Amino acid sequence: MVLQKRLDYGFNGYQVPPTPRGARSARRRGINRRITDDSQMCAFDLLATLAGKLLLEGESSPSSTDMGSSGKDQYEASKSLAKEGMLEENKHVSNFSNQDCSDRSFIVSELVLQAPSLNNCPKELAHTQNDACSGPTSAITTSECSEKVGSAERLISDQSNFQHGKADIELFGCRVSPGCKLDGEKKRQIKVEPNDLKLSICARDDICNSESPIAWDRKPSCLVSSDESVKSLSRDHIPSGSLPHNRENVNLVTRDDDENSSGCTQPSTVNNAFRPSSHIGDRRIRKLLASKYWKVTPNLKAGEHFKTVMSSDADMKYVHHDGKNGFKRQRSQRDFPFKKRKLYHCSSLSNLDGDICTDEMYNSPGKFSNRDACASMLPKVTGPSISGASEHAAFKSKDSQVKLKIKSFRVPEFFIEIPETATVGSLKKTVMEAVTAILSGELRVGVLLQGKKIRDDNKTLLQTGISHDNKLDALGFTLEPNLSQAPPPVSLEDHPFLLSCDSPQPLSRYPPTPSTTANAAPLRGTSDALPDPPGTNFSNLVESDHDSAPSPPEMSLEKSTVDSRALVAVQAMNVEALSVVPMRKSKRSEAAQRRIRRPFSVSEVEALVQAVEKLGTGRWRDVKLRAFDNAKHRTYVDLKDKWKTLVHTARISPQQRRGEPVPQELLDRVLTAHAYWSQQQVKPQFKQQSEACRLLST
DNA sequence: CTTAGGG
DNA sequence: CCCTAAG
Repeated sequence: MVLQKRLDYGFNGYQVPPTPRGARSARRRGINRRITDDSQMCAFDLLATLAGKLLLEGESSPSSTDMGSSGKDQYEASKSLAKEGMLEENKHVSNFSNQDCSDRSFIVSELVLQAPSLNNCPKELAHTQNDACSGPTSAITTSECSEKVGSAERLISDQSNFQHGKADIELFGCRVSPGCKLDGEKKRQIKVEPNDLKLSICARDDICNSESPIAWDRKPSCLVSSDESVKSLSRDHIPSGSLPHNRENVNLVTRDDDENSSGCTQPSTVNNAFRPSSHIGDRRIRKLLASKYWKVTPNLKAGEHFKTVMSSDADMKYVHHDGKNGFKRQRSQRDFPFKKRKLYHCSSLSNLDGDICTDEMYNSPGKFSNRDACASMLPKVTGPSISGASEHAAFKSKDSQVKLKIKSFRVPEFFIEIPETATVGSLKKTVMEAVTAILSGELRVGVLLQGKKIRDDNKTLLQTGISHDNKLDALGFTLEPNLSQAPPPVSLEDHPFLLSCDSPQPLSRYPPTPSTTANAAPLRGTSDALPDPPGTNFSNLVESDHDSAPSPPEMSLEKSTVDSRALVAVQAMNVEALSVVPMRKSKRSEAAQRRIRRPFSVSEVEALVQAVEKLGTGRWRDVKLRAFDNAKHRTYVDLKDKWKTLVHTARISPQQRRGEPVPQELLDRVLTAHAYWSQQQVKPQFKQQSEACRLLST
């Protein structure tokens, strides 16, 4: 009887299971080709724009004739920026002259970019990017930039205590921070971090001079630049005359290292220099977006050099597994976009300790997706918004009162992943949900002083040094999720910056470029290559993952249409919030959200049945490849589960069935096939025999 | 990573 | 659908 049954099946086309795993490896990964995170693109774009802006400012003598059209735009933007800055400066000229006396002219001495390529940014990025972030981003950047710069300058100017040359202010992503410990010289440093859009201005007090305000205004440059701009920037000397008021140094450096801002001057790390981070949470790292930000640092030398260096953040502490692991992970995730995502743990926060310039903002790796970035950044332009970065300024008034101004808080970084097919509305909704989730959680304020979190609430400002003139500028505030309910991250202590959430992101890193003058040339040379090293990542990032699943080949057009509808449905809502804590509290919101439910259509069921009839019930991966290779959202586990439910459905009475009715014919086939393969499984020993019989009968 | 099952 | 133990 049994034998007969088997034979029948054999004749009907059932095929004996091929060697279980033979040749599997070859086909393997069919599902794993995936790709990228577009999110990075945005960041890059942003950076590029920002950089371009800064450079423009720096280099921009109106005379420069060969500015590309894009260059012009930027130039214009920079002009406005400069204007703003000038105004601000003028207001506070007295302060500067009196106390700072330093050179007003800032020169972009070093520009390190982590962004894949500023060089080609305008065009190549445009191609690669599939999302529309670039536009908005740049716009935002511009305004933000100007705004920030202006603010920063103002703040600096306002600082009566500026003599120390330190100012640390953050505005919506712009931060003017006290000089990092560069050479121990006092400097004012401007850091531009694309991701966060932070600006820090470091000026050397020693060099300072007077009256003119910081001079971003003048150098037009396009970071975007290509070698050219870089080149021009990298000239060792810039005519002092060109720079108003002798502003000597302004270095743009990517924040390679969170730990040492000093790294700015000399990125020593190399590509492979990713430092293993202490965080273990990294394993979850998937998106790499690295934060690429630019940092402006003072020149080592007294201001004559104007060089631009591009590099990636070598020092970012985010651990990044080698590209392989990270990507692998990423890829797999992308394959199944809706796979549940786990929350990162706070512990994974990058440790920024030691960096004077650090602030919570640095923590955030640029791992957000571009879309988010765009979404979150827009608000900044228009006005204070939750999405903005935090900004604060501190002043000490004469009367021992410490006055602080907090313009806004930055919402902990979070990431959103949303299919390309999602509507803008859904994107908005998603962002809103994420923000709401974060804010709805209990938050507490954290106080950072020179990058260090002040934990003792009982200390007085005086005791903590907040009232000290030289420290006000290093004061920072953060919004932190209240950890009370969350499992205490072990490493919490080590990571002052809770806001930035955690996870070390895989950052694409570029070889740190030497910032010294001498290195400038080499730098340029490599600039072209820069985009690539991480390139792998980069290119990968470009790809978007949309899940829309093409209907299985077997499906008829009609069916496919139907399917497409179902498949394309709402894939959004997959928000990944990095800030762990908030997520926990906000329960449902985004992070580990369950994949959206996508009922199998009849055509899918048919395809599944057909595949199972052919391959059996123990080879789901093959079934997937065979019938659902194009349906990215259907994992082999899904198929297996569906089969399980189909079998169950087939066994119950039609009245008990729910959902889209499956043709009885299919259910019958399900039962038949299931019975057949079950037997195959139970009596493998007959397999050969049956096959032999089949052959013979044939 | 795949399977197989339980939840 | 998710999660996990086993391979």
